Amino acid sequence: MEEEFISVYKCLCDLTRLRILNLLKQAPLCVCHVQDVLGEPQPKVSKQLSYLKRHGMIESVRNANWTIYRLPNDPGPLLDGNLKCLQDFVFQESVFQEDLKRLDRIDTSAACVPEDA
Amino acid sequence: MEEEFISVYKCLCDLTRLRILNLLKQAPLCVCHVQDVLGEPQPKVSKQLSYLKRHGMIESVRNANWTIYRLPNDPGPLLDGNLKCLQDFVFQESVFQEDLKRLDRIDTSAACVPEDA
DNA sequence: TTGAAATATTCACTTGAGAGAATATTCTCA
DNA sequence: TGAGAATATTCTCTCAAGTGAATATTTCAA
Repeated sequence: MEEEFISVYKCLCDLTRLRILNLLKQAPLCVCHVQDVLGEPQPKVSKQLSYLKRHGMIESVRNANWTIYRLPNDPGPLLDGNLKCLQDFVFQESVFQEDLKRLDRIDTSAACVPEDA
Repeated sequence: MEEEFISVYKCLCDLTRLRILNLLKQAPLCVCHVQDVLGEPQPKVSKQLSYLKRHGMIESVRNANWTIYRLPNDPGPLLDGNLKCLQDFVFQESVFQEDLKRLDRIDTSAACVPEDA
């Protein structure tokens, strides 16, 4: 059981992963949108999404050609608590704010955007 | 600046370091007491204390033969927030509770215990 | 000044994981 | 079925960092 929170903190010590979590806190997203917002190469984004999923921080659903990633509907208290903590202290940083601005400009009518939140 | 919180999370993803922080949250401690409570080899404890210090998570003061480590008097909001988060979700785990019990049994009249908290 | 206690550092080894480039897989639709 | 889009994986390289064992350093006290 000790491994669980170690695992959570490992997920939080990479900037790319933090940026991803910041985005997914807003809405479920497909890989290409995450990629667009972050401006990072596709394999890099995909690998970090895999990493987060492998450690139980996010979930994924295949939607036709796209894979939609999202925060779990019921995140455990540890993940939930840490996300709130991030919200308060970390996600205020400009990197994350800039990401959110770019996220707003994304075409949400694109085919890959899931109907249900 | 992004490096700062990455650094904090890196400090939190090792069990030994978490155990140390849990102890230092109670009181400043010398290396030998930390070592006694954790039951880990001295070089391992010393190295993780160095790691935490190097990353600004803790401070140290030399007191005669001993080095006293403690949380900073004024931890930044990030560290402070995370310590509270740890308190709520992580430090409840039995590993940490057992550590606290062992800490209580430590001879606080030993020479290495600093006068001022 | 020499020994012993407390702490710190070094060494050799191993592993996890990040990066970029290339390639593989999956899925849809013409 | 075959092309193309979206995503995933593999490969190679590099580096941070964990471990145990050994050793060095610092400090006090006799």
